Amino acid sequence: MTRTHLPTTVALRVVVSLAQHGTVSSAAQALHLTQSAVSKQLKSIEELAGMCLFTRTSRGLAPTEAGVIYIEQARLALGALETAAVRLAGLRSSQPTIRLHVLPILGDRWFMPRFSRFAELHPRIDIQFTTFAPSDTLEEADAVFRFGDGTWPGWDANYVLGRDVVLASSPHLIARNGGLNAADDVRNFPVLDHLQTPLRWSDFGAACGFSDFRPPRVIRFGYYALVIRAAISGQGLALVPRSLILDELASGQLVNPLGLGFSSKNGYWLTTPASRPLHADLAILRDWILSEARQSEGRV
Amino acid sequence: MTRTHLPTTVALRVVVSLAQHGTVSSAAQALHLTQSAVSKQLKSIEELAGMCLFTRTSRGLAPTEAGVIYIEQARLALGALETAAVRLAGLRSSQPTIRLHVLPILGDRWFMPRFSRFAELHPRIDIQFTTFAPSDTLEEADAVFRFGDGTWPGWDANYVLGRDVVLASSPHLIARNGGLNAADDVRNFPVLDHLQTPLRWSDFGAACGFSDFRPPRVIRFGYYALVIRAAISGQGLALVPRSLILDELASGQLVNPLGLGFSSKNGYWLTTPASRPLHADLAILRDWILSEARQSEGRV
DNA sequence: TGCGGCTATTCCATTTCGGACTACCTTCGA
DNA sequence: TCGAAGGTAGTCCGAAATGGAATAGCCGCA
Repeated sequence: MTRTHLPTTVALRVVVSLAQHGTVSSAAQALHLTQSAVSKQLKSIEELAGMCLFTRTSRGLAPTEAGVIYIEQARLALGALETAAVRLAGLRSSQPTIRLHVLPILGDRWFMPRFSRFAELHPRIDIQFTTFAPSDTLEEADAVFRFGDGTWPGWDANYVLGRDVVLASSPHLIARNGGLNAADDVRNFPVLDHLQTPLRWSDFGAACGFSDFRPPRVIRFGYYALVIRAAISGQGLALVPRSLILDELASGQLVNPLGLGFSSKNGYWLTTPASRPLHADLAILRDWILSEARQSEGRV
Repeated sequence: MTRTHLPTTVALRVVVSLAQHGTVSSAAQALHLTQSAVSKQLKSIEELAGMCLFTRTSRGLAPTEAGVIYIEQARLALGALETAAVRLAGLRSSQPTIRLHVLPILGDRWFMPRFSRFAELHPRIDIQFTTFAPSDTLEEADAVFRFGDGTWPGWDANYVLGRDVVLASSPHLIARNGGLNAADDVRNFPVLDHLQTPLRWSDFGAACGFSDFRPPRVIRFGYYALVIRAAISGQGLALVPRSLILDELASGQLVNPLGLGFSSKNGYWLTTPASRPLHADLAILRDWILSEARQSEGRV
């Protein structure tokens, strides 16, 4: 008889974060835990599941068939919990809470690190975050980060950042591959692609005037964090919104020697339901976000 | 800024169990916890939610508006975790696991208490239970308990128990209400009804030959466990499958002085997908369940 | 008014959990 | 070929959470 032991909620977050980040260490960082803690959580949930959820590769972890199933359900479970929290926040009429839906990569790499400053500036404003909430509950949110070209019927959209897409590579990869001295050299490099935003490389090729751009190898990933990680470890060239890799560019982990890149039609936007009037606190938050974004992208 | 603290999974089970059972004590019993533990879990999750999820009445707990929302999402979350477990069990081809979906009231009051005996008899047979799994995943189960008349297209159904429906009352209620000396006296009592099986009382009226049966008061509940609990506390007469209240009838907490009742069209069935051949272990389980059920209903 | 049934709280033993540290493996470049 | 880098797993330990027993207290009711 199977003991009806349930996983912990942090184990669920661990599993999801592992899938997104591909290594125990970076998942841990995203969760504000140590590598040790995450490793143990992973072990315990795999024991509970009775099978491996991730295969250990030399570069990190990749979900197994079972892992894919588990991750999917873990997201659903976390989404339900977020939905509950959001709806309760909606009931609390006395102290209005801003319900903000964030996207994984944008939240991890740009928004959350900066948000603590906002929280200090405006300790009175209460914000409820969601990231796993199912898409049919998004209209309950007061503001939603989205990726696209800015047209979402029924929503007012403010451009945040992300249209400034740059080529990024590990310096070692460039050295190993005979250098990157002209745009045309890009053709000799393997490239990293993101399954959900697949047009990046053809857009880039067009911007560079390549008539026919066929990289020697394309490696695809399901999460942008994996693309960035793979770029850092020298697996190929990546195209990434500059604002998401400011730290890596500054530290030299990633470089863009020729300053290649292009201006994308798509970027990250902050959207608010057009039907609802904008609450004063929400306007403050929005303006702060837009101002931070201008700073990150160097638009004065 | 709202701390993104997630509730524990046991807190989720507590909330759901509280809704089903209506008191901390009986929820605790169903969860194999103490009243103290459940009370504390409730407190902690209410603090996390920032509002009361249950109103404390003199007889127990009733969900608030916020509670209803939370309970719904908690079920979804638990359902997702069950789905994950079930699907993983399906992958483990080496050691086949029987995936069995149980109904709350039947599981709590009849199946689970007896199941430990089966587990002793057949320690080799591994069973994975689900109770919250969403209905569109039921076809993944190997066997599903259902309530109805035995016709489910695509499923083979074996009658288990529950068609023997009896009148049940607290002895105090009968004493307080001038006795129950003839079937017709039933008309003087308030009755307890179950929202999901609403025809019980009209069926009963018909079986007793009442031309027009209008109880002075009808109290409705969303869970059968609440009906039984209300009956025990003397809030009204209940119609309950006899096998679900064997203990209470034996102890005198519930009585049926005139032996009233009727044979219902609907009962609990064990169903198996008609498309899949019956695994040997599953046949063992089914036969054991049917034999236990015959014993409970006194059908030799 | 006292009893039964219920919840909340306190105290305490136990367990769990997370962080620091260590061990160890693999890849990669000089 | 070796050392550095980056990764995971395991051990040890202090802190925190948790659950059970016992207790206090509340409410409805005979």
